[in-house]
Amino acid sequence: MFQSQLFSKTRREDPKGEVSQNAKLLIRAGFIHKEMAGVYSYLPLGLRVLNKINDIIRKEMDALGAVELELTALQNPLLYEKTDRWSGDKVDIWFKTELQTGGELGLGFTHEEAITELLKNHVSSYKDLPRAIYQIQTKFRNETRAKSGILRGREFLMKDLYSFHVSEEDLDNFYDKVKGAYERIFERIGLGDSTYITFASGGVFSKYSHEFQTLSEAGEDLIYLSEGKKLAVNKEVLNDETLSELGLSREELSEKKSIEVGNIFKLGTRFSQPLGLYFKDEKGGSWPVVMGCYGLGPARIMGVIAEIKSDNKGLVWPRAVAPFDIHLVILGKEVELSGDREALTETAKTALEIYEELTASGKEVLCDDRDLSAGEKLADADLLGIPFRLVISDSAIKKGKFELVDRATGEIEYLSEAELLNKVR
RNA sequence: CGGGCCGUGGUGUAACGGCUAACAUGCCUGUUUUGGGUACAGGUGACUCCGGGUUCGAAUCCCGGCGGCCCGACCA
Repeated sequence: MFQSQLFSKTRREDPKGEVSQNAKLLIRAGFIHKEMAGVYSYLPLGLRVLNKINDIIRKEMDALGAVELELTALQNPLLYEKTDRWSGDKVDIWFKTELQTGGELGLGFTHEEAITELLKNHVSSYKDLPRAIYQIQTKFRNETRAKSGILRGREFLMKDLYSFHVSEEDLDNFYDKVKGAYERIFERIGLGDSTYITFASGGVFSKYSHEFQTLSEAGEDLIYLSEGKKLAVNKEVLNDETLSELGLSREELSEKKSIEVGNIFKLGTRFSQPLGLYFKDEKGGSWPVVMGCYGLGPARIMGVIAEIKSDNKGLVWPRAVAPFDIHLVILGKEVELSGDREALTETAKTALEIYEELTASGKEVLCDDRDLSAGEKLADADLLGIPFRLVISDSAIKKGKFELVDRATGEIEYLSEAELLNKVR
């Protein structure tokens, strides 16, 4: 893609009032636009990052044998009355709206009810189980205080996976598989080093749930981390009983601020029972389906990356989620790329050729073809944070070399065309 | 929801109760420059968040809204 196609412009100054790093950088670089507090639009660059994250999540979900669907955002109050989650006393984050013809609707903050109700049409026998179903969809939560850029919004993207089983054993088994899938997801995304499985409060059905917490000063949670065991305990369940059950001692734990990027939860029959999702066993007995739910926040993950993988010049995207692989920056006058190719300057011609070759080899390249000064283009490249910057300039061409700069390390390599193509392939 | 700070051209800021609301940046024209936001000249752009009030006079003071950020509470 050519940068002249992008409508988003970078900003020189931090947006007014914003303190959080993710809001400052993502807005300055033109990845997101704040519509209202806690409500953000994703511009082309930001959307590409989000889609990269979603693709990684999808691959791991599919590997679990899960299938994707998309449920509705509008929710039927009757279902939530059955599970006692419609009343404002029980759930205070509802966005509720109404029909012109009378009657209320809710904007989904989660989808246990909807998917459980749906499955009643498709599950009636032990032969129909187990099932794993997920979606990546917008959730609405009427937070009393949206904060920290895209880390805590009122409208945000969420991946929610639900699993359905004949027994607790089968749920436990699947639950552990999801745990592994989540670890691989954070590894692939580039947050593996700083993300920890954390014991958190469980609910009626199980003693603990598991959170995936990424260490960050921008986080809202306090966890107690054992680096050696790669394990943490959320402050909410930190007590002697928990520690002895997990075989941890207070001495080995250090207190850290972190942000919850994922949460997996055993639901048991909390939803299947009140909503009536039952299956028949081999002997004709009727039992409520045993369920689990597994959440992941792609938008929040993007925000966390912006928080912890950035420097004073701008964003620094991990390769797997970067909006592009290579930022091809053309320096020098006459960078016009359109028109008769034979009439182009040598720099422009070279740039176009290498762009085409890289693109043909499967690389995603953002080509800065804008007619701006060198300093401006380089500063923008730093701000956007694409992993590799390939500089094409008159002086470099005279030397017969391409300059490749690693955004994260600042390391510079001078390569011939053959070396360059070989390297990125 | 309690508390604090704040609301001025597209963006970031300034302005004692008193001149035509200033500066930077952006944008437009021209010349210039082309490896770190180049320089110069000219130009464009604001009912100072909304509604009331005080005053001869309000961006400025007072009241009420609305909105933003932060701290706390909350977070299926």
